[in-house]
Amino acid sequence: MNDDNPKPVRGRPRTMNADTVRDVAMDAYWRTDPADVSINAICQMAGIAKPSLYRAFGSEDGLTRAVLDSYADRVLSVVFAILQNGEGLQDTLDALIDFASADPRMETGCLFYKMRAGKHRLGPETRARVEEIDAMAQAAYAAVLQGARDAGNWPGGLSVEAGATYLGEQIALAITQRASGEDPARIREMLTLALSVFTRQ
Amino acid sequence: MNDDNPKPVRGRPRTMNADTVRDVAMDAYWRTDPADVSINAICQMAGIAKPSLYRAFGSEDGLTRAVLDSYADRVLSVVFAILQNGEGLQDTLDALIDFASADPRMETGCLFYKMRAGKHRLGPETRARVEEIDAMAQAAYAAVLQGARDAGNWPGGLSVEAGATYLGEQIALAITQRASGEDPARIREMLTLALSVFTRQ
DNA sequence: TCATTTTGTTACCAGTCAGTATTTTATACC
DNA sequence: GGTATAAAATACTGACTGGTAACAAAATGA
Repeated sequence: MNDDNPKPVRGRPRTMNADTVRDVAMDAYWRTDPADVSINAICQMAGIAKPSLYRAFGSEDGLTRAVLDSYADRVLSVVFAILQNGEGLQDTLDALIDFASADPRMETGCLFYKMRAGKHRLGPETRARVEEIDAMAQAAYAAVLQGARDAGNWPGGLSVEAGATYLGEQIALAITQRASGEDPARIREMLTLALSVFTRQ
Repeated sequence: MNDDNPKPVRGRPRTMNADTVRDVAMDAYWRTDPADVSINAICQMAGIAKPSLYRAFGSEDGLTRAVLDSYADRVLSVVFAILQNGEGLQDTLDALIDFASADPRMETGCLFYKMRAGKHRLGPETRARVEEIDAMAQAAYAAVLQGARDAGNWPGGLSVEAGATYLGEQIALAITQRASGEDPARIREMLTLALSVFTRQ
């Protein structure tokens, strides 16, 4: 993705690494909340001047959008992999429970859910990307549940779509509770309870 | 609570009604989000000058605290009444489901949950009150579940405390979804599903 | 009439925000 | 050397934030 074989061009050589700045921003957004981290603070943390950031990302929306793209590549892909590679419903749900309630990456919550919760504060590009990812996740959850339904184990009177929304929101709730410092063991207990509705005999 | 028999005192008579200003602020906070409503905007909406507001409430923290107190009196009391007056577990859960998924007062969400979600942005007084109310709610939920447990219908292997947290968070999730424009019928479906774990035979 | 008290009004404070114009610096090309 | 080019650094803009000082207005009490 990055040209790390920089054939020399005219002009002052660049000292700022956009990927590094993006990662600094992601870390700050992720640890606290995107709404609580200013461009000024990111520049200070990254040791760069503001115009350099604006040259690389164009606007705050451009930065948050780049951060979200990278976050999707590096973190959300794990969830999509679980959904696509799980062996059966119970196995998939167990993997999701493990990830949400125990994975150290979710210790300070999920940056995507934080962005989604404050969606109205985001710029248009980032907001559109949030909605796109949300739709992808809903589809992935629905695919898993449709598979279970086809296999014959499905609670009566529940639509796959509603089940997918329910599943996604329960995961979001569990991870958001991680961010607020709730005891992981209790989070696991509650998430297991919430998802038991899919597998009661 | 208010002295509406104002025996004349010295000084210029007051034209500002603090209760009205508080209600204007509550409405604005409730419709959108406390973090998105500035003191300046409230003054403009209420048609008063900033020093008048500060004379009445002392600080932004004082105002949000007064708003939360009033909200607890006028709205949260409904939930506590449901919890205290419900006839049996299923009846109580049904009433909670009705309130969360259909009551028009929750159409733009719950101000308390909005404050709790942005707790770190609140002043110390308001934050303390949020935590106090949260503890009261947890206790009220636990009392209902303890009653059901004493009556003999209780799912195996679940502590009352964890059940109470689960119940509270499911209500919060449902109401937060109301604020984000989710279809009330689907919210009801999902909340019913989530709370069915308490009453499966 | 005149001082006292309490309110409302105006204009301001310092700080922060996202974003940018301007200048300085470091390189490549000739 | 000199020139073109692109990046970095500094300093700024205008808007907004919570909060307040200074003053004007409206009442009471003497």
